[in-house]
Amino acid sequence: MPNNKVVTRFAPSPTGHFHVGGIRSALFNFLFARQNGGTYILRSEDTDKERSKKEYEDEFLELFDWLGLKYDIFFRQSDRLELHQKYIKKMIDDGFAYLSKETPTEEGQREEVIRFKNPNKKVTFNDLVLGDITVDTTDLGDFIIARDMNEPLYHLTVVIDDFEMGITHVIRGQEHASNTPRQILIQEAIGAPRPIYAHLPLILNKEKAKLSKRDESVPPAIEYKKRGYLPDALLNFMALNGWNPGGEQEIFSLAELIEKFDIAKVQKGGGIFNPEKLEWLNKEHIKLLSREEIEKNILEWLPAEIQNPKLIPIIFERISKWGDVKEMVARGELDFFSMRPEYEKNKLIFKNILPEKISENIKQAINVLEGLNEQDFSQENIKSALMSIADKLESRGELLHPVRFALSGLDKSPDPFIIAEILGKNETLSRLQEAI
RNA sequence: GGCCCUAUCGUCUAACGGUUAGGACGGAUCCUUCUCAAGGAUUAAAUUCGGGUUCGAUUCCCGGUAGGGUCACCA
Repeated sequence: MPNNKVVTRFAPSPTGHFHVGGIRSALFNFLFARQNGGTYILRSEDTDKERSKKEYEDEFLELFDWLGLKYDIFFRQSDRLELHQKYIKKMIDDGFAYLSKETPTEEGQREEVIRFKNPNKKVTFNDLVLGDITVDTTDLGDFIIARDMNEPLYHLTVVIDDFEMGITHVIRGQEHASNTPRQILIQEAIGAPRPIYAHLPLILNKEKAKLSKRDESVPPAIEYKKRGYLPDALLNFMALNGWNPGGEQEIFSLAELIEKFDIAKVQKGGGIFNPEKLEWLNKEHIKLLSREEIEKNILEWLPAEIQNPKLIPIIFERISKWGDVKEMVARGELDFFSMRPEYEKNKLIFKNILPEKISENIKQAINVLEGLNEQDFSQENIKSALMSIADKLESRGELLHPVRFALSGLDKSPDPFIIAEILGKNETLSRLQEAI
């Protein structure tokens, strides 16, 4: 029995900020390996010495660590130069490649490069997503596989490394579909078996173009960590772009994805990245967290001065990701908690009710609230106390608006009952007193 | 432009030739409500076009159209 264990790989190049489209490629390679009890390899394609940067590699390493997409093995292509050289030499010896004299047209170009001797034939390969694809490689010409013995190029290193690492399934973005025939040609030249291919549909921006490293509309992947999204939500979201298990379930944990992922159900056409759906999905995943986890996270994202558990309920309802906590603070929505609101008097007026009447209402509110003990000063009790007055009025707003405004100083805010509870009896009464 | 790929609501998608073409996000309306948020209910919205094949095409075939990818001494 031959060794038929599944081996997949994800091979980003550290030449720029890693973008979200790559998350899905990595995820699908990960899922496929895991559900088949196989191996998932992460390979940094850093053969471009000029453009490759350590910081970019660190960035995607940090990203995968955060996402929980654990790889079994990590490689850098630059560490494998000797191996690549061995194959270049062999290909030249065998007549599959040759040294070619060139006339440089751009700066940095060599006068001699190593080209692949194209057999000029039609190549047909089967793709798990796209089906059979046939391409006449004559159009490709004798393409360059290395600048020199020390600088092998992409198509060559991919084929050598995939072969040497025993990659059984190449799952990657559809932009590589048209690269595949020339890689197959190289495989045949070095006697490597052909892996099984699956080319994933592209993830598009709003303009329906491929997501790129310099795309403004969709930020670099690591931004999603910085903005406080949940790894599982991001993964869930990415998985559902281009794939669907068939039912109507929308929320999946990583474990469920591993169980249900089916490469045969991967879509052929590209899909647009939809930020609103991500927001929704992230909120749904937050709701799945325990109360303790939610409280811990909200508190952590709050400035130290107002890290108070009392604020959690009103924050929780208003965020879809942890980073929104910071935005609430930035918008001043929580200012009422740490400082007395300043406002113009007439803001207390509800519709065209007379100021005297408003004052009278607030006085009544103070009276009834004074009847509550410190320890009974809860949202529920405050509500029933206040409502007993408000319900007798023409409109509840005649009381509720001025009370809420006196406490928060905000046009839009949580209801007065919860705010009063958060502020406590003394502060609440004092702010109401001031309003009068 | 050559080659390759794709085509269901605005978006992500379901429907292994027969469905009132389903779900989700977003939108709208209503309820709840002093406001915001959250929640509940309801609702609008799609098979790119033209030919075939078939009793019957979203589904299969051909063509048009549209969109995308790729054609580096990048990956």
